[in-house]
Amino acid sequence: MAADTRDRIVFSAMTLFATKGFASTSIADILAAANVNSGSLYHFFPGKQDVLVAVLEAYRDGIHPQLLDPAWKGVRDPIERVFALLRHYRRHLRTTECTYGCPIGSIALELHEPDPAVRQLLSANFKGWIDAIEQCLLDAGDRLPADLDRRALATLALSTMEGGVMLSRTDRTLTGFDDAVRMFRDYVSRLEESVTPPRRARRARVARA
Amino acid sequence: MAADTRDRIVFSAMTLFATKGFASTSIADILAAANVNSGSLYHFFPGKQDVLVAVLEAYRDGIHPQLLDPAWKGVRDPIERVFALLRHYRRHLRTTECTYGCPIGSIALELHEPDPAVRQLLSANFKGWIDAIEQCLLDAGDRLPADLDRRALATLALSTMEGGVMLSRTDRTLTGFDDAVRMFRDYVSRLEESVTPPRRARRARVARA
DNA sequence: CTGCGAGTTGATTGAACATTCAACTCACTG
DNA sequence: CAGTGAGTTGAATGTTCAATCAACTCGCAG
Repeated sequence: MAADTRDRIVFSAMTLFATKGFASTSIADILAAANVNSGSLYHFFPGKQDVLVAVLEAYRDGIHPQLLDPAWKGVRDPIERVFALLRHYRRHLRTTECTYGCPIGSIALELHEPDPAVRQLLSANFKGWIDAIEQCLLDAGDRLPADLDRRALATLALSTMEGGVMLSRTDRTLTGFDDAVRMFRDYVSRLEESVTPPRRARRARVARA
Repeated sequence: MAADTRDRIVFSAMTLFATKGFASTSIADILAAANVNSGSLYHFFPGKQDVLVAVLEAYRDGIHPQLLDPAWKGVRDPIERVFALLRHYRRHLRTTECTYGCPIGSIALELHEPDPAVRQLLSANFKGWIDAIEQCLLDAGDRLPADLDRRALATLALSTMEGGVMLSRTDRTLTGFDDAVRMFRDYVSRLEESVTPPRRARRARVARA
């Protein structure tokens, strides 16, 4: 029962924080969702903040099984994996009517003076994401220019996603997300083409009006 | 005194919401900052939410005098204006130790179930930003490919900024923002070069490792 | 079978907070 | 100068919420 209770708390908090945000989620909400009494929660966690820490640790440690493996199912091409991941977020937006986007991003902007532990974990989560995409871009080898800063490109991928999610959640339309991703894809295509001189078009051009 | 009091409330709330977020700013905070009593605030605003509405209206109506005019001071070139605006946000990050980024973005991600008036105003604020950048890109005329979707590129500019701000605020470092913007700039350079066949390099290349 | 303690229960506490309100000020009008 | 009402005052109200705590359960070690 012990580990089970703790897990239920973390899982419920994960869902609630993603849905309602951290501040707007009350301990009572978590208790109800996890079917737990307040004393049990405070047996495992000194306070609400520490629940958040556990949630962020779970995201950080679960990036492969929870995020990347599903997003990359059946996709082997390293560059396609970048866009498969973006498609994964698009699916989330679509199935939640543009309500639920990136839980880490929401929390990152919601907390204005986060305590160090929380900030570091947010940082670690972003780092994990960027690391994974950077690895894809490194795996793409000479399909991309040799002198390309692949970590910076991975950072732009994250920005594209987070910015697109922000826009789409606000407009309740996918167009903001789609526009941003389409242009990012055009950029990557151009990078690819710049290394393979354009014999014919290597891939259907996507980003034009 | 009447309009003055209202303005002081809106101005104080604007600062506080940007600094501490909406939920974490109490009415008492606003009252203290504006030097006003609660009754006065509730004389002008039915509730806290309506203060937020007034703040978002102020941002929307102030985009030119408050944001674009300062950012574009001395910059006439339409494409350079895009990057001048991004530099403006960078300056904000730098002067606040990567604490204060884009107030609209913070609020947009903080509120998970915003009431319609608030959501529409957030949308209008993003739209104003994208409109302004789209106009720059239209003003760039044939320096960019004729078939380029300039609104989509403006959307990517916004995403780059918002995503970069999110990263930099989290890491308390400018590198995330800088990396994202540097790659975006490389993309725009390549778009320019694709229309002017590369006689020599038109502008010093920037984005390589 | 005893005793320990990890885990659980849920009522209680106290603080923070948005909002209300009745009384007050005072510039302006008729 | 009496009357009106927009604007102001700040104490009071009621609610929400994180956190506490003393009492309880129960598996297990000795």
